[in-house]
Amino acid sequence: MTYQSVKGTKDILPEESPRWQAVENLVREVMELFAYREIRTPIFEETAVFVRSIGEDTDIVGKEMYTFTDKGGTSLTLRPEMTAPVIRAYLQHSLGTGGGVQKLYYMGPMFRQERPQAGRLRQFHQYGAECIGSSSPACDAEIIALAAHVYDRLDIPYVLKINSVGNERCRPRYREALRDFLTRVSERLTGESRRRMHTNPLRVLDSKVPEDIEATAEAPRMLDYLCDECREHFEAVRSHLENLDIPARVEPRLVRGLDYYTKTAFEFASPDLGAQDALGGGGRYDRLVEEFGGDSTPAVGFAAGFERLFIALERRGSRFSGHRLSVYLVGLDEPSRRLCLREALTLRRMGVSADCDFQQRSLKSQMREANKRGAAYTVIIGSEERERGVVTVKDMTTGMQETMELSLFRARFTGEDGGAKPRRD
RNA sequence: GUGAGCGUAGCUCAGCUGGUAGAGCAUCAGAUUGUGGCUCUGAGGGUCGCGGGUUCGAGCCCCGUCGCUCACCCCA
Repeated sequence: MTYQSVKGTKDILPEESPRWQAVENLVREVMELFAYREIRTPIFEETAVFVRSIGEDTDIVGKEMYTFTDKGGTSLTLRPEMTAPVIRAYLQHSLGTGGGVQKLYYMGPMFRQERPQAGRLRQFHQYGAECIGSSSPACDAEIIALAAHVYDRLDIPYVLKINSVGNERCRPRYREALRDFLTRVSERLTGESRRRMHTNPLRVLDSKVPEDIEATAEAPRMLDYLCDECREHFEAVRSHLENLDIPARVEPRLVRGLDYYTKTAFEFASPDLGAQDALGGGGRYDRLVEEFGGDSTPAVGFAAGFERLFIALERRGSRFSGHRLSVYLVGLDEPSRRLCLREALTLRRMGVSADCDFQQRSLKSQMREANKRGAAYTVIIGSEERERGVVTVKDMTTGMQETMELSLFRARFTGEDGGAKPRRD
C-alpha cells in the first residue's frame, strides 16, 4: 500500500454512503420541521475566532486544534466546532437586525487532533443548531426537543442529562466555594485535577478517575448556588421539558467542555456506546455574541456527532440500502453496445436509472452483473433484436422475458413522477 | 500526550515447539450453441505493515518505526 488516509481520518465508501445520506436527509427534514435554516460556513477560520470563544484553558484550544499559518502569515484553524463560526457569520452579516430570533442549523466535518478512539476521529462530522436572539427557557427546551427528535426518529435510545452552570453573577460565587472545597481535599485529587482546580475548577467535577470522583463526592453543587434568575430559568426549562414529554435527568456534575456556556447545559448519552458515550450536547451561551463584539444577545445551541450516531445505530441493527438500478442494458456485439449506451442515456433523461457494460463481457457475465446490481429489468440487445427492431426485456424478479419495441419498453416508465422506479403489475 | 492489544490475499481469519504461506467469503471463468440468482468445477490474487537484529533458516523470537483498535485524558 503506497498511501493511506491520514491518521484519524476515514474514507466514506460507496457501501456506507447510503446510511450517511439517510441520516443527513433525516437531520435536514427534522431541522426544517423545527423551522431551522441551514448555514454553511468555511471549514477554517482565523484562529482567534476559536480561541476567543471556546476558551484558552480548554483542551480543544490548548492542544487539539489544527492550526497553521498561511502564506500571508495569518494564523488559521480548521474548525473544531461550529458555534463560533456561526456566531462570527451572524455578526458579520448582521443577521440579528430586526431583532428577530435566528434559528440556524448546520452539518459538516470538524477537526480535532486527538488520539483516535471508538467514536472519536480527527476529522469527524457533526450536525447541530443554534437559536440566537432569545433568552426564553422555551428555546432551551425546543433545542433539546429538536436534538431528541432525531434520535427518536432513528429509534436510538438515549439518556438526557441536564444541569445549569449559572451565569456571570452566580458562577463566580460557586467557583469560589468549589475551589475552597477542592483545596481542602486536594491531596486526594489526581495531578491533572489539582492543576485544573486553579485554572478551571468546574472541570474537575467531570473527571472520570475514581479517586477524583470519590474525593469530590461531597463537593458543593452549582444548583445550590444559582442566583434567582438562573434558578428560575432552570426550573422553567425543566417544566417545559416535562410539558413536551421529554424525560430529563438532573445531573449536578454535568459540565460542558467549552467555556462559553451559561445557565443550561445538557448532554445526550447512549447506553450503547461505551467510553465515548456522548451522542451530543449543548447549552445556553448568553455572553458569546457580546464576547465577539456584538450587542448582548442570548443564544442556545447543540451539536451531535454523526459517527457516534452510526455506532448506536449499528448496535440497534439498523440497515440502510442504496438505490437500486432500474435497468441494465446488455449488448452482445459492438453495434448493440452502441445502442445500449444510447438507450441508457435516453432512459436516464427520463429519470430512470440505467447502466450498461463497458468491458465487452459475455452475455452471461453481463446478466450476472445485472443481477448483482439489483436491476429490476435487463434489456438484451443482439443482432437478432437489431434486425427485427426490438429488444428482449427480462423482468429480473419474475424471470419472465418478452420482446418488444424500445418505445414500448420506455412507456413502462412514463407517467411516473421522476420515473425512478419501474412500474409493477 | 499515557497505557494495553493487534497488524498474514479485496474482506473475515487460520498458520502447531522458528524450516521460504492456507481456508471461507468476494472476484473472474467454465458446467454444449445468446441469459442472472441455487449448485458444482477451476483460476487469479500475498514484498506475511515497514526497517533492522538473532539464526543455517523467521509470518512465527528481539528492537525500532508506522498504522489500527480499545482505554485514560477530553469530547461529538
